[in-house]
Order: sequence, then structure tokens, then C-alpha cells
Amino acid sequence: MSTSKAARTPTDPVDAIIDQWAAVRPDLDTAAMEVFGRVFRLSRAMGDRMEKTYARLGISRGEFDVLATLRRSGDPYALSPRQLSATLMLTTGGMTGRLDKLERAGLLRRSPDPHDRRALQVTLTDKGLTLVDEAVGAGLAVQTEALSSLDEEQAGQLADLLRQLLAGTGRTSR
Amino acid sequence: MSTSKAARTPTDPVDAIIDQWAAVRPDLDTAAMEVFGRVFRLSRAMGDRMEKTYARLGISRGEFDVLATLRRSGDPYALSPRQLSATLMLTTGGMTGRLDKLERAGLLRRSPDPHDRRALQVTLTDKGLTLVDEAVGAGLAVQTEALSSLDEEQAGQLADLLRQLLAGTGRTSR
DNA sequence: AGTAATTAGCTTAGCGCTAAGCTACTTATC
DNA sequence: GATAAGTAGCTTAGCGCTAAGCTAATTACT
Repeated sequence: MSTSKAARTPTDPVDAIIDQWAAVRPDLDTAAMEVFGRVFRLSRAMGDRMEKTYARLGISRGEFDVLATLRRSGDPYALSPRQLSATLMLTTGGMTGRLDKLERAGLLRRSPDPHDRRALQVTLTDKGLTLVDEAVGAGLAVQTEALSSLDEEQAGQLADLLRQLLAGTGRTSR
Repeated sequence: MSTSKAARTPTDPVDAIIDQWAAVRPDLDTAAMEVFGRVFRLSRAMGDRMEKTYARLGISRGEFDVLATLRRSGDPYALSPRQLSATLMLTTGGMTGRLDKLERAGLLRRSPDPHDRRALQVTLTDKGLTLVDEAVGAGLAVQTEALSSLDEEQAGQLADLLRQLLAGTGRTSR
């Protein structure tokens, strides 16, 4: 399909909000909203879509994150609850709940750590491995499709700008 | 296919995750993660910072959103709970809770709609108006500071790419 | 060795959300 | 004018999270 429409997007919901602020508070510098307003909306919209995608396979997005972290860690697909909660920026209480659900579903297994009797090893089962391999493919397909609004050069440019912004904000954080 | 890594970019957490996937699942096309992985992380990091910023003024981020929506609507700063929950993509149950808290804090007021006895009018109090005006300034300051990792041209470019991506994904949704 | 401090994982209370269902009121249809 | 359908706002049950506190095991200090 050729893009016969004008490339200039007239206004989106974020532009509308910024215009509203300009009307009631013309003193405000709203330039940063142009970026972060869209980051927040994009994150929510895509997050909802990922949620639905994983739901078709019977897991939540948070549960997918656990399985994917184990899968990414490579053979033997074993990490401790502590490592998982640190990676996923989750409290240990939250992780206990996720592991409970995933273990009940037969997607992973908790076994004692042979070297530290306080610790556990969380391991992907065959069923869990199969499921996460399917889920990661499905999730990436959704993201790839969403990204198709941009051509390859634009996507690369966007990724670079986001990397730079993320690096800067990470440092200044609490 | 992925572009070759530029040596000047010191790899961020998202690059690390992509590399991990490449090691265990070299068949995956992870290009979309370069964008959405960063969008998710940026949204969470900035969301946490906004939360802390508003917390100093005694409100949560969700409560700020309610006050800000009323403020943006202009004089007389009155909307119905239904309008608010639609704008903020929140169920009516969730909105009831937010309004309860904000009303108890004296930041807004619920009064009967003179034209529809089912409906209410939610109005900003003077105290609420003062507080939201301070909060929006504080929030924008945090966002502006975060955006300072980019120069003005880059920020504009980033906003344009995000607008285009958001427009495309919004339509394909379901 | 003996004791203190740290760490792993779990439990509980509380919070804010959604989904579903309720009552009161309004609008549309005959 | 009566009745059906739709709408506004609230309530409740359930879910997943955090913060705080617990026990058991490990490590560090003397």
C-alpha cells in the first residue's frame, strides 16, 4: 500500500490534552508531555494487548515474565525466587504468589537448592518450556505488527532515541 | 534483521535481554523489543517518579489524573463521574473510590446535576484548584528534567515517531 | 567456639483496581 | 400513559500488588 494520505498527523489525543492545558494554563511548558504522554499511552495500550495475547495461552503478563526470565537464563532454566524478584522488580511477596500459580499449573517446579538450605531453585518444566516458547513468539508477533506503522529506519531511530532517554533517566532516578 | 551494534552505545538492560534471547532462541525476530522493551521500562520508571512527585503533595498519581482532568476542562471545573471514568479509562467502581478519597480530602465536591437526577457534577474546590496547579507544575518539571538527555531536535523527532506509532497501534487494537 | 548481623522465602494486612450486579432515574416505543 | 430499554453511580467479591514482619539458615565478627 502506498501512503497516499498526508504524512502529517493532524492531532492525536495527546495533542488535544496539550491544547487544553494551553487554553487554561498558557504559562506551562508542556513540551515534555509530547514525549512522556505518548510513552505512557503506548505502554498501556501495548500492555493491554500483550495481556490478551498471553491470556489465550492461559497465563497473565506477569506470569509470562517469570517464565520468560527462566527461559532466557538458558539451560538448565533454574533461578532462585530471589533472583527472579530482583530481575522483575517485584517484592518477594508478589513473587511467592506468581510462583504458587505457575507451580499449580505445572509450568515450573520449586526444589531445594543443594548449596544453600535457605534457598530454592525454580525450574521450568517441559510443559513450561513449551508454553513459554509459544508465548514469546506470539508476543513478538503482536509487537512486530504494531511496529509496522514505522519503516525500518524510523524504528531504528526510535529505538536509539529511547535508549538514550532511558539511559539518562535511569541515572537521575531515586 | 538487526543492525550492527554501534560501539558508542554502551548497551542498556534491554540490549542485554535481547542478547540473552539471541543466545537461546536465535530464530526469534526481536527487533520490536528494541522499541517496546524500552517503552515499557521508560513508562514504569517515569511513572514511579511521577508517583513520588505527587506523593509529596499528598495525592496519588491516579488522584492527580482526576484533578488534572477537571482542571483542563476549564471553568467551572465540573464533569460527571461518568465523563471522568471514560476519559481516564477507568471502571465506574474505580472512579467512585478515587472521588471518595478526593472528596474526603476537600479537593473536590460532588453535587447533584440540575438537569439529570441520576447524574452528579464533580467540581474542583479552591483547595483542589490550588493543589492541582502546583502538582502539574511539579510533574512537568520532573518530565522536563528527564527529557534533558535529548536536545530539542531529538525530542521533537522522538515525539513525532511516537505519535505515528501510537496512531498506528491505536487503530489495530482489539 | 559463640554471638550478631544478614539473607531467603513466606505470611498477613491493606490498597486500588476490575467485573458483575444493584437501584434510581431517564428516554424511546407503542 | 404504560412499559421496555438504556444510563448514572454505587456496592461487593476477587485479584495482584506492596510493606512489614516472621522463621530458618547462613555469614561475619570477636
